Amino acid sequence: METTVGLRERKKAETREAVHQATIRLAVERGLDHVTVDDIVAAANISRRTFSNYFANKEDALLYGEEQRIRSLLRGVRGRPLDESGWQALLGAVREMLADTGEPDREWAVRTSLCKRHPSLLARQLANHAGLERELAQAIAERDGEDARGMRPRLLAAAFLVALRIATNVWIEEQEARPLSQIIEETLAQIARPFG
Amino acid sequence: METTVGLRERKKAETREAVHQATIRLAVERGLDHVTVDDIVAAANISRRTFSNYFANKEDALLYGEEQRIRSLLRGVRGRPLDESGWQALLGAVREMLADTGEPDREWAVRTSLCKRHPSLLARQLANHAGLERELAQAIAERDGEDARGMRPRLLAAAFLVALRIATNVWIEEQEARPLSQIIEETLAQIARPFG
DNA sequence: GGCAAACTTGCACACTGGGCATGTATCGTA
DNA sequence: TACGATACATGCCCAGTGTGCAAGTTTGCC
Repeated sequence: METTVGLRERKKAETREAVHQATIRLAVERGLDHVTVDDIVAAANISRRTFSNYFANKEDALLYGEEQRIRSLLRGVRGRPLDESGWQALLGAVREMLADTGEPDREWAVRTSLCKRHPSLLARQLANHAGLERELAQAIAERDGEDARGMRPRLLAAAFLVALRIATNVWIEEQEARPLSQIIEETLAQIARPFG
Repeated sequence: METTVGLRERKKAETREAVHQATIRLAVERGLDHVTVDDIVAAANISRRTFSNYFANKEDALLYGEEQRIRSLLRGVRGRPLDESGWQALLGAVREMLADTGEPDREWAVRTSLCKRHPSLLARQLANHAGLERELAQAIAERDGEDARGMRPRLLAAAFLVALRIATNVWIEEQEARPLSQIIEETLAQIARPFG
């Protein structure tokens, strides 16, 4: 998938990943607010100053994986056949993603659980979602030939993300008893149906 | 509405409001990240330490009004006649609120605009919404006689808030040309209708 | 008036984010 | 392969932040 990329780029990616992993590990062990940036850099063998070159703060370091997942989903939507409507493309992209990566890793569940306990994490995660929502609305508007500033594309994008978010929460609360893909299908079906 | 309350309580409320207003004023003047807590406490005539007794940080101070509005909406929903369904109660509460306070003040528009520019504000605002969402889901579940941990009450609450949030954004982007209440009715109608 | 509880304030301290200067690894090119 | 340019890591520094603690001060209540 990736063309051969320079050593410099690879090292950066490795460092970023190492910092991310170290942050998760420490946060799981002690809870994020008993982890300082100094702890993280010690675990990842970099200087505190370097940490700042990669992430603005520890929340970002922890949620880096989430950010990757978000970018991936967005790429998926953009890459769907152009004859699909906006909503179809959203459904297609999420199904494709679940099929590709199989059931999501426990790490994801762990990250999401951490978010529920820690307000500052939840906040940042939702902000990431908001960014995604805007991009999705844009993509949908292009597909359906509408104005991206209109309300319909935005409502579609937002409703879609709501369904994903709630499905994830349910999945985690059920201790991952059912496959996530099944729960997602349910929430997506529910939200696409009229209520009142 | 309020029973006579002690001097102490009144003073606290005044101080909190003063800090809140000072924060908004300064943030509008220079942008929130060119405002320090020291600036705020100077403007509000309190010590830096006291600031922390009221708010955890300047974002919270700025969004205090939003928090009030949220609590008010939640009270509204809880206070709706018990024969209304969850969704009806949501609609009723928001209409009641708009009718009571009339068209929302410019201050609200200003706050919301600030959020769009400043990521840390957006994050905190969305976290507040998440809190409200949980409570709304709870209230809906009670009305409709369902499990609060099931997906339907949550989807209703989330979809409702999505409609409000997007309506607000549209309203602001249109420079408040149309009444907010009208835009809200539109987004609520849209999201309650099937799509795909 | 006077005591207790609640609140404010100043101080101290660990932690954070980021600008700047300097050393070091990598890259592109001749 | 050598070398200049560039990107990156690091250390130092400093303003800003959040919070526990130990006073002082105001308010509530008898």
